[in-house]
Amino acid sequence: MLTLTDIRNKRDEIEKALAKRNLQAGETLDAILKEDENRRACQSELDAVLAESNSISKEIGNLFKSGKREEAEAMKVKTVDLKERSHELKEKQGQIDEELKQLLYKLPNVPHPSVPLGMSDEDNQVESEWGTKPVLADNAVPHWELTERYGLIDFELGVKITGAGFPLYKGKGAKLQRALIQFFLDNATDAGYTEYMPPLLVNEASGIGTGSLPDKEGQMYYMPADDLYLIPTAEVPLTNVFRDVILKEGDFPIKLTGYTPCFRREAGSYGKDVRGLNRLHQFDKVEIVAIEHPDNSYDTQKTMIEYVQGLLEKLELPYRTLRLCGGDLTFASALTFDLEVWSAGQGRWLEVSSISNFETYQSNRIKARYKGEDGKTHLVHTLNGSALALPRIVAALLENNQDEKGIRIPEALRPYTGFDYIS
RNA sequence: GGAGAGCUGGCAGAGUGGUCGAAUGCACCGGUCUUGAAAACCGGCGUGCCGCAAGGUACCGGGGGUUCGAAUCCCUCGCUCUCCGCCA
Repeated sequence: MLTLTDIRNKRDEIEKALAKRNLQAGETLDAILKEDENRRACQSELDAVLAESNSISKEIGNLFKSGKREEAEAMKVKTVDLKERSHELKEKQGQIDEELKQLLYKLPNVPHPSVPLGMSDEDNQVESEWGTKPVLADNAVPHWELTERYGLIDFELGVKITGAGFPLYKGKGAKLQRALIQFFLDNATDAGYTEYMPPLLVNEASGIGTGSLPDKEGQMYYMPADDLYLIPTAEVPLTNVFRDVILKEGDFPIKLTGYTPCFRREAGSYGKDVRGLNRLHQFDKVEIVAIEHPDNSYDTQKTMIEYVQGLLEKLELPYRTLRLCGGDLTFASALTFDLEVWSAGQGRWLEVSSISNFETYQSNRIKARYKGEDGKTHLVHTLNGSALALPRIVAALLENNQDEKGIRIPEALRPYTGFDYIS
């Protein structure tokens, strides 16, 4: 969430920047400022009341000690009103804090100045394109036919065991998953990311920390018996490592990676895009996360993008890099780049990675800070990106590399798969 | 799952109703001394909020209660440890 200090100091700037998201935030901002004023007034009064009552209590103690019992008893009366008033004020302050929090939760992050104007994904800016789209034979097919033809994935069995969106990988299909995970993790650790293997279920505090909760869209699987949530991405446990942590200036950059399955209910997303591997309830992903000093976070984002681009190049997948426009930017992000691979069998681009700088939006929620050279604490910047999500990579790999003999495995992956063709 | 013990500042650990935001030790930072370092000595050393500041206020696992006053007593939730049970 945005910091109160920023809203206080840069209200108009923020309103203007949020307009890029096609959001009229003026009313909310004013409500926040007003509520903030109430909060401070309330706090000042409460502090004064408590100060008086504390000093009376101290006096009573002294009187008792020096044996002046009656005087002490008489003094107790004076605290009655103060006590009542302090209870009132505490309750009022609790309400104000809650309302303030709700208002702050409503506001998305302020877009970076470089974010282009736009309403939807159609307005995203293509930054660069790499590779050549393969020219496939006339009888080329989309991946869902290939996975069936070569016995790689059984969607029907997944339905039988669990339900739609839970594919069952078999044989070389399963091995390919394992190979990709290993390939991504090895590359990430070589690039200086420390591997973490986090829990797949998280508590409420972690969900709130990354903004996954409150889950307005009902995207997370919830286990009521234990009050836990299945993670929608490794970002949730990995970022929460730094919840309520105060780092030192010299700790940066902190770079983590982790493989996890990801669970998403995808409530409300039905239609043509859900075919095959395009959208699943459970999928595998290797995530990279960076915790950075505010001065360096945009440089770090750049290196993260280049890193993921390198992965796609090793996999010989044609891709393009998009700078997301204001209308397509996710709630918590200040600047996001999407990487899309060309899916030759479907004849369209598939989003495989989203690399975002959240600046202090997440760290303000999780209270991830560092002690600066000025001796004060400041919020860190958090970043993350997929590196990479498997299903669409698999879709493109299968489709783009199909020929009359079967499916060719890219060079870089062969040490991991142990086979160079699927036939 | 059952029984017991516990949860205090970066760590260790004292504190069982007032003078406690909290002793002491270690770690850390600054200084004196030294050619340099170590040792020794001196000083500093949690976080949030309000305030221009002085200062005030809150926090001893979370929440609630008793009391003029709670780290300390009570309730509740969470977690950790030990023993037992079950188990990959």
